[in-house]
Amino acid sequence: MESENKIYRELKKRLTTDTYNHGQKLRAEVLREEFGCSASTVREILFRLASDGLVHFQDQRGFRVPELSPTKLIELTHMRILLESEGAILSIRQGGVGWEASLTAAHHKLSHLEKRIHAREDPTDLVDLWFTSEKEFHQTLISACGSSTLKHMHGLIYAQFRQQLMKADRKFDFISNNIQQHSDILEAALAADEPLTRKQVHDHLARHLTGKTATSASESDAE
Amino acid sequence: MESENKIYRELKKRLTTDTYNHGQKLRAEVLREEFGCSASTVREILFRLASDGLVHFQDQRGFRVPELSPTKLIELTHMRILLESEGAILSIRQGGVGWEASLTAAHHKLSHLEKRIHAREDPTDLVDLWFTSEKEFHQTLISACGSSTLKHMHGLIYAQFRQQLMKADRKFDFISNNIQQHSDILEAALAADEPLTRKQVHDHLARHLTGKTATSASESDAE
DNA sequence: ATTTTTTATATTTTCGAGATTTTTATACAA
DNA sequence: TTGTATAAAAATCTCGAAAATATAAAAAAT
Repeated sequence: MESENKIYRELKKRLTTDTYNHGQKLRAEVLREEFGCSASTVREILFRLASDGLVHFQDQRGFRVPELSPTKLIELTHMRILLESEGAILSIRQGGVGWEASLTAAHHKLSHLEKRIHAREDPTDLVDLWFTSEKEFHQTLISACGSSTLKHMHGLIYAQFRQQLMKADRKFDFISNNIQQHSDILEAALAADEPLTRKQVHDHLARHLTGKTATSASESDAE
Repeated sequence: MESENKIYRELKKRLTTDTYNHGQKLRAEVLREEFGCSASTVREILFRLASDGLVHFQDQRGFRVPELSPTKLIELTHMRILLESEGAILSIRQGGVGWEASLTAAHHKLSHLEKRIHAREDPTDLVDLWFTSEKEFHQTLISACGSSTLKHMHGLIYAQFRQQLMKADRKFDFISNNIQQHSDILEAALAADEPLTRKQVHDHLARHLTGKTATSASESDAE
């Protein structure tokens, strides 16, 4: 079971970065071989990921990576705005200095990285690191909200959001705005300005509410 | 697999009504026998329910009904307020007459039932029906929000909320307030008064935010 | 040439048994 | 009595193979 958790995490990572393609089939037999375990074990893990919304399951037809869906992305963005606003505001009220410090730290790391990426010609090798840092910043933002339920829900939504963007977001043509927006969120949060924090979180995510996100044409359809 | 879904739904129903006790062990062997399938099949289903938050899983120690937790109930209530307020407001904006009609209908059913229960000495045989109607009313409230993601999240939260209250809420000493509160929600929603709807949803659920809910002393601990 | 039926192949689903781990019971020592 | 060590019992976990179902390919019919 310890190994089962390892496989779960590895698969989750793959499903939220660009290892697989949207709509790609996930054959138990292939994964079984790759991870060196039985098909039933893989099946168990895939069911768990299906409940997380990261895998699509269909009766007698196995498991697939969910299709790219502009509608779904909008819904997920909406949920992120709702949950992160609420979580941030609760954190402002209850977080204290410790929270402010960790948020500042998370922002510093992210900001530093974003500047490095911005300066580069080809930022490919920094992209994975950026995904980690960006996730950490947003998690820290709501970390002091006092509700593990809210944090768990946000974790589910965030992972699905990332999955939708796993191909598109690797272009980084949006990065200049992002640097400013992350700063704006930090500033509003440290100032304990609740309405402004809400607004900055919204504005940061707003570009995903239009349905016009670059979709990076899905090459291979099936398999 | 059709049968697997049947078992899943049956177990979910049991876990959100008072069939089992909080903290009770769910032995695969027992359920296997009862449902006439293999232990692995039961295991799969229990994992799914664990992802839904309705079953607690621990490595090498099997599955249990989650413990009664006042903290958890408060967090779930908080999430319900957040999601139902948002869902109701979006439904007000986008629902139209069709939604208003179905909400009125759902309320009528619920209201009728609540009055019957209120008039009775022993409402035991109406309790399950009440749970169904109450759930339907709250689902209808957010049904026109336009986001299946929000509705799905609400479904997860609502089920866990019910599970926490599955023993306590069968007493029905709260019913008089409930009748009025459901009416208040309906009225605010039909008037398209967004801030008032938010308030009425909050007030309806507020009694679960105190941590003082009657817990109906857990009789048998282990099993 | 297109559709339908049949056949063959590949994938998914279920199952029960053996290996591993936890839990319970018993014996012994402090 | 309390605590630790050992042994027996019960439960969980993993696995590979058989059964059920879907998909693909080939043959027959329209």
